[in-house]
Amino acid sequence: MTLRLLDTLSGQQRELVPLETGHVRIYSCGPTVYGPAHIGNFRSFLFADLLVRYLRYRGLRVTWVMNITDIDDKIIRGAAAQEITIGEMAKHWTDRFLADAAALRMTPPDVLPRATEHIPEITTLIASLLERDHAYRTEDGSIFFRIASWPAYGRLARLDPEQLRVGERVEADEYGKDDVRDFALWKGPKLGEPTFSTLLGEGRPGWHIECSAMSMKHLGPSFDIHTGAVDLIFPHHEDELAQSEAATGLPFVQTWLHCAHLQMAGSKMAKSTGNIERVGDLLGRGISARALRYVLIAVHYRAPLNYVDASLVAAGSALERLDALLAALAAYREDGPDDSGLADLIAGTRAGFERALDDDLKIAPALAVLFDCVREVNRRIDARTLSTADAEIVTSFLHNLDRVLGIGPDPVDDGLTPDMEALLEARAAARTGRNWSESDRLRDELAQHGIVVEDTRDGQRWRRLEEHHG
RNA sequence: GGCGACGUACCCAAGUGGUUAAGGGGGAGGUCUGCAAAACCUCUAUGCAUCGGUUCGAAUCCGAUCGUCGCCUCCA
Repeated sequence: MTLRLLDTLSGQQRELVPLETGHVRIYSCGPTVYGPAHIGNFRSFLFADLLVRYLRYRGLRVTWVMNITDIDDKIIRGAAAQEITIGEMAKHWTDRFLADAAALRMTPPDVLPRATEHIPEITTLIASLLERDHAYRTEDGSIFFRIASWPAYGRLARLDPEQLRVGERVEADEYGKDDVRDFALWKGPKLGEPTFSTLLGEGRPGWHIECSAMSMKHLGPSFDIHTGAVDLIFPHHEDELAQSEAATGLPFVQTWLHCAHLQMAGSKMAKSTGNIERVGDLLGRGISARALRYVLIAVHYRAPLNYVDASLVAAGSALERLDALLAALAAYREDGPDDSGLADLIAGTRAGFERALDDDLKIAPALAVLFDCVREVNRRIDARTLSTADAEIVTSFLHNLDRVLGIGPDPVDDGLTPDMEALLEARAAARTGRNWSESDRLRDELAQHGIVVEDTRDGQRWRRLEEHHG
């Protein structure tokens, strides 16, 4: 196991050595459930998914925690506007998020903690910050982190705290903060806002503190990997890092991973600008979820991903290439001897695939190796050098790689209706009788039902045609 | 203004000092096929934003210029 990852904090690639032998603990910043996540959000979740899948493929135990932020300003405002509770609003969009995630084959995280279910952990953490004088109360019952008490502040984002531009987006002091750069750990009660009665008094948690409290609750005070998109580096992760280490005195995270943004029409996809494409909308337009997943994971996580509609079509075609190979292997029958070169081909492909992903999850060379293997196997199918047993070996090898990628065809795809089975049988019979016009007619009819029929040396072969276009 | 990422073919995208610049998509031609489809074969960047420099050798290192994007307390 020699996975190397580029850590945001050190700026260096570092080898993953789990704090607990054989067990990798990962925390990913998840969605704030005030509306539907867009495909840019899912890029950051799916890059974490790829990491988790790869570690498990490599035989490591992984505990993956992804938070659900179910209380914040936007949820409160949105719920008020719709005259529902924040709980109802959060439930609705959490369900939607989980449905989209499942469609995109995101591995279900082991824990999906909610902020509102961790108020005791949050307040205990804040209390210890108060105790250590890293935090202070203001008159309205709010509690702020004192940046001046933490010299390392700004290291993650490589920002000089002195240089933060006051006035542009740093609000002038409305709560009586000691320093305008100090951030809220706890927000005092306000009319019309939900509050919790706690050992700190009335109020609700700030944004950053929930991730510190929930990650440490479920993974311990020090864990291996923390993921998110680059826009979370500052202030969210900077604040998390400061308050966590200030509270425990222990190193918080071994490796910070941040993915670049997905761009559309030349700029960052963001809910605030409306420059967005949602998973549900795309699937509703008939886009294949597999193709969308492929598009979202096929570019290295630290490179900007430029989303264009054409990339879905290209991804769909690439997937059909894989599907066609698997269908050919499933139908392949040859009594000859085993292919003497197959073991080397598989070993070389596996080695290349792992070498690429070990290097900071370089997905592009991994896919290149996979498609090289696809071409080579197709050659051997054409040349009939594989045995029937070889075909099964290749199939299970490809399925094994797909544990990492998650782009293979749906396993239970044999739901042929009796009508379709009858059409296939009729066509096979027509071909046996060399009745070409009838067999061509049946091929067209099957195509209209989304079933592609191909004639091969191994007989008539069929597979489903997925919709990849909008 | 500060910090950072990036610019490779028609599109997406690897490669970061040394054989013919991966892979996917698209396009052209061919083989196979009753016809198709799929598959396979051949072709599709003497050149990597531009200009200089270092070097025996540069897409890769250095400098400058042009352009794109992001962060600098809403953010995946």
